[in-house]
Amino acid sequence: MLQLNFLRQNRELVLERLAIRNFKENGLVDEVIGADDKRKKIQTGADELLARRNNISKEIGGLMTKGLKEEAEEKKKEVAELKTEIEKFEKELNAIETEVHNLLVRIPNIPSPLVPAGKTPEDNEVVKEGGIKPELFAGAVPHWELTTKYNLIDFELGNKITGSGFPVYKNKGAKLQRSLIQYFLDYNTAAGYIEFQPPYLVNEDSAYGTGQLPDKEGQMYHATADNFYLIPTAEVPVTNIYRDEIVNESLLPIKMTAYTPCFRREAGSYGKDVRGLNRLHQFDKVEIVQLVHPQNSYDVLDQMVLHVEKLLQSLELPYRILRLCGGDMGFTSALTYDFEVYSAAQQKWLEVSSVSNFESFQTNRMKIRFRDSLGKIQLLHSLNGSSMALPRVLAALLENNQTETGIRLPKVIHSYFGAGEIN
RNA sequence: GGAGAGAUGGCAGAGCGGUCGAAUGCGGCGGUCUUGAAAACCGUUGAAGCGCAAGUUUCCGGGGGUUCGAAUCCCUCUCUCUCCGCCA
Repeated sequence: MLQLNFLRQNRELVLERLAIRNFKENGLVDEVIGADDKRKKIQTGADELLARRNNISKEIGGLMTKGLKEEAEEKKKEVAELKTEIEKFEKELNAIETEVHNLLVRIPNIPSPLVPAGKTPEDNEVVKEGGIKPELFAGAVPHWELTTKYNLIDFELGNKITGSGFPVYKNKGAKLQRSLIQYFLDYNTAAGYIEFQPPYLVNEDSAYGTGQLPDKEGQMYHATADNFYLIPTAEVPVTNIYRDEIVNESLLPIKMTAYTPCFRREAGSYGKDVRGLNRLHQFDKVEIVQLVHPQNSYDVLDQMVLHVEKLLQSLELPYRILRLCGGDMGFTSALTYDFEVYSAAQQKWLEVSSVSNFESFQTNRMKIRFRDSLGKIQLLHSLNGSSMALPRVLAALLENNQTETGIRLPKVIHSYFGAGEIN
C-alpha cells in the first residue's frame, strides 16, 4: 500500500499517474486523506483524555500510599466521568483507523514514468526482441504431442490423481525439469542470490504482506483446517522472510532466490490457452527477490532484467521483452517487464518471466525497513522476478528444438541432464 | 494426540497492581586512552501516532475483560519448550 504522507504531498501527481492505469476510483485518494484528517482530530482528542486519566490515576496512587482514602475516592469519581468519554473516543478511533486502512489498500501502486498508457496486453510495449525463431520441419507438432511421443509428461494421469492442470512428469521429462531447476538456481546463486527453500504453505499475515490478500483470495488454494494458503509464487514466503524487520544499511542489497512449486486456482480459465503446459494449477518456478535501497531500485530492476535476458539467451530461445502498459500491470507494481519466449509449433508467445519493481508498496505493508547512515528508518524497495517459470520454458524448448528423430537440448543443460538430446 | 512450563527491547534475562518503556548483562554506536588495534573506563542505544517545539499518547506474543490505574490479575487464541505417544 502507498504511504499516506506521500499521497498528501503528491496528490496531483498521484492522480495523474493513476490515470495511466485506468484507475477509475480517483475519489479514493481524497477520501483517504479526508479520513486521515478525521483520524488525526479524533486521536488528538483521545490522547488528551488519556493524558488526563493517567495524571489523575497517578495522583490516586500518591494519595493511596499516603493513606488519604477519602481524597482518593473523590479523584476516582472524577475519572469515572472521563471513562465513558474515553470509551466513545476509542471506539471512534478504531472505526476511523479501519476506514483509513480499508481505503488505502484499495489504491494501486503508482506507475513509474516509464509505464506506457494502455488498457490491454496489445498496448504493451515491446522493448526488445532477441534470438532466432526456428524453422520447423513439416511434421513438427506442439509440445503436448511431443511429451506423449517421448514419454515425458502424462496429463491424463494427473487428471486421475488430482484433476486437470496437475501434470505428472516422468522419465526424461522429470529429469529435464529437474536439470533446468538446478541450472536456474546455480545461475542465480552465481550472481549473488542466496538460495532459500521456504515453506509452500503460508499463513494469512504472509499472504497479506505481499498483497495476495485481501483482494486476490480466489487465486490461492486455501487449507481451511489450519487457515494456510498454498503459495501461488515463491515471492510470498521469500519476501516475508524480512517482514517486520529493520535491517542495517550495510546488509543491502538483499538478494534471494528460491525454487518452489506454485499453486494457482486459475478459476474460470479454460479453452485452448490452457492446453498442455500453457496454464497449470501446479507448476515449478525459480524466483529471484531483492530488497534494496530506495535510491537504486530502478538500476536494480535493469540488472534483474538483464539477468533474466542472459538466462534466456543461454537457453537459445527466441524471446522478447515487454514493458507492461498501465492497464496490464499488477496492482502492486510500479513497473513490470514481461519476458515471453516464442513457442514455434504453437506459433505463440508464452510468458516465462515477469520482473517488477514494487518500490515501497509491499515493504510498507510488511514493514520491511532499514536504518540509513543518519540513523533514520526508511522503507526498503522490493523487486522480484521469475528466473524462470518452468512449464512454458519446457514447452518452448521441446517445440523449438524438435527434429524428426528427437529433441536437441541447449548446451548449458547438457551437463545437468547428462545428455544433449532426448530421443 | 496426552501432560506440564513458558512468550518482556538486536540477543540473553529481571520485573511487588501505582515514578516501568521497563533492572542487569551481552551486542551496537560515540568518546577517553593508544602510533594503530585490543583491553579497560565513560556516555549513548526500541518502534509508531499527534505536535513547529516543549511535550504527549500507544505498544511487554494476538484479542477481550477486571481496576481510578495492568508487563504484573482473569478469559481466550496463537506460538515455543520439556516429557510421553506416533512417525519420514
